[in-house]
Amino acid sequence: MATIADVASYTGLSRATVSRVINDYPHVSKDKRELVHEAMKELGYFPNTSARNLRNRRTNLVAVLIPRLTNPFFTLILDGIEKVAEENGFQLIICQTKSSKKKELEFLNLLQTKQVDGVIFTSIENDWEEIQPYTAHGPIILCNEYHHDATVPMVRLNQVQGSYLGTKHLIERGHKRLAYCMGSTSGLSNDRRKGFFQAVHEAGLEVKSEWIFHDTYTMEDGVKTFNKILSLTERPTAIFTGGDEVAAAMVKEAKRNGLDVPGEMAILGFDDQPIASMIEPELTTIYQPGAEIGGRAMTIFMDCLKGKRDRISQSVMELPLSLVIRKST
Amino acid sequence: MATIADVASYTGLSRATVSRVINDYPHVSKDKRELVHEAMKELGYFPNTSARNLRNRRTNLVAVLIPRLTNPFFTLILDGIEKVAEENGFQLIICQTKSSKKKELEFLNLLQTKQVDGVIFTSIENDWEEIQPYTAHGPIILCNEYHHDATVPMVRLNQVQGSYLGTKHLIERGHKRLAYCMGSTSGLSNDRRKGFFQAVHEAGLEVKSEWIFHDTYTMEDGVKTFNKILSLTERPTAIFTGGDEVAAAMVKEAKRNGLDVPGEMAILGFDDQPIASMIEPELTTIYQPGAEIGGRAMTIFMDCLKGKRDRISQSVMELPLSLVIRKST
DNA sequence: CGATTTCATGGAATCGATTACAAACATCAT
DNA sequence: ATGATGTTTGTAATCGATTCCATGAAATCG
Repeated sequence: MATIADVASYTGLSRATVSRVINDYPHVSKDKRELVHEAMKELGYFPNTSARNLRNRRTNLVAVLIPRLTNPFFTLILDGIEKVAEENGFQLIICQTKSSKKKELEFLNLLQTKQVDGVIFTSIENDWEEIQPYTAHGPIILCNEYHHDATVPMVRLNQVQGSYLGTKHLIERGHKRLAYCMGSTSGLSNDRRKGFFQAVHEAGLEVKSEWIFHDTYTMEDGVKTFNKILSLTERPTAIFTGGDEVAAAMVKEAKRNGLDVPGEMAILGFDDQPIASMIEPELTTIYQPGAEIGGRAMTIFMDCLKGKRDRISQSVMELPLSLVIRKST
Repeated sequence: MATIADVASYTGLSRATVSRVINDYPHVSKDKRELVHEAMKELGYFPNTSARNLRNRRTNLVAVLIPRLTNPFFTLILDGIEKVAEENGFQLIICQTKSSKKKELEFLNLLQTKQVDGVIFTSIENDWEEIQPYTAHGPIILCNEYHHDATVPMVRLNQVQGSYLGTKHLIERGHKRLAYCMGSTSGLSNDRRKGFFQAVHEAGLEVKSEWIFHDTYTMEDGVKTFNKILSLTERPTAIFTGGDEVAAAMVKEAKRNGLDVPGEMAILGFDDQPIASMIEPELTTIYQPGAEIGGRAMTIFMDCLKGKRDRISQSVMELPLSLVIRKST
């Protein structure tokens, strides 16, 4: 491979001058500039990125932590991040955490070793105190996540408002007994729960503890949970789910059991994924602007890197969720 | 940030010795080794990746070219690649081409500048002759793609066999008039078409040119195409689609029009995405082992990098597709 | 015991760029 | 003519690691 030294000796100029041409700096005469360009083409020269990174102390790489690539909502976020990254000449390194605390910390190693300029979390597994020390090594942005004591910029969706909206909708449809399915016990889940109970209490309703279900993520979880609900003696008439996959699976299972949706059981989704409008009845769900939140996070990341923005003090940007009423409620 | 020189002077040793400890080389006495480890911890030292990359002429990074992140089939491939990459200490850089020839070539720049050790294509836009020169700079693997004259390893699915299987199934169900929807005019599409017509000709059937539809990718395309099919005077009774999204949208549109699926119209999907088993009736479709093909491609990539395998001569690994019979046919 | 091999360590070159500083020269106002 | 200013170019240091080679000490061997 040709190096900058080869180009220099080929043209009879110094490496410094060649470098100036490469980086399009001023103070290089027109003829030398052209000479260098020709030589680069002639020799098949391309600047070595590792060398540049070392010298410039920049890699133009961001690590994006994501639980699973096969989760459409997260790829939507990723898509939003990618768009802004591309506009800024940044590349993304995908880090699939599979929801493992250990893996999450391993990926932060990329930051310490300066393989990436910063990190965007689309979900956090560890406590903030575990993460905090890493903020010394570069910008860390939380996207779609919130930690009360995190000293970094966060872009989040107003989950409280979103679940409040959805729950209120169920109540307005006349439902008095609501089942609630949640995922993990993350900050995000807590917010949804808050919104749910806010609406419930406002309406003066009661939610029995056996109507609350934990760790429902996948379609299989949806089927299982739905059957648990069916077997309850005092059965809820509406279900608040943590995601469209779960909701879709429940709708299907309901039909398999001869239950009318929404007549005998109303089911509310979350995310507004493509599947929501493909199944029958179409899912009423809560739209989360995934691509937008990703884009915002990446924009903030760039501002931090450029020093336009403080990266080690807390800031929160909040986007609203909206209810999409279809046929399942 | 602490450097190796800091660790060296802190311990009173040379950089060479510290480096040996970092890389776990032999010929370092036990006490010095411990001394260095303590010093590293004490100083908060982490080896700089850019410096290592420069010196080692390796980045442990692969660029993965993918049309869209929001296409579930491709994220499945990505997931398979990621798994093997992780086992080998490699990271993935995502390159979303959005099916643009120009972007695709831009991403190949990562290879020339040695930002990545190699490239995996999950889809190719440019002609092979455009890509070929880049093979000089590192391993290039085609995953789920095939180019007749490509001089690199390819891992592909037997699309001819897959579409033959699906088409034969439709014929066995008694259908005589088959509509055929294809995507682009890539090698992959050609293969599917070949399998389709093979089955059709074997059965002595005829396919009118107005039963063939191009550029059907999305759900919207599905709806549009379905309506075109409905308006035909001599209407087909079965549809071979290029993907489950298209098929799902068609099933839905059929129901909206009061047509029974599969009674009045059989619809065959492709991919076996989660949505296939969520809609009603469930889609008969062709299962493509996405994760597996990704994993295989990455394994081959590693072999090329280790020199265990020739990277600039053609080799083809072909995996079979299988028919998943459900309710839409 | 002397010769040979192995171990432990350091010095210095190297990977391939960028950039501070200096020097040579041209331009221009006074 | 003098000094100030700006342009063009080169020299050499630097970024932070790895590794070849050399050296002395210790272990092994006949």
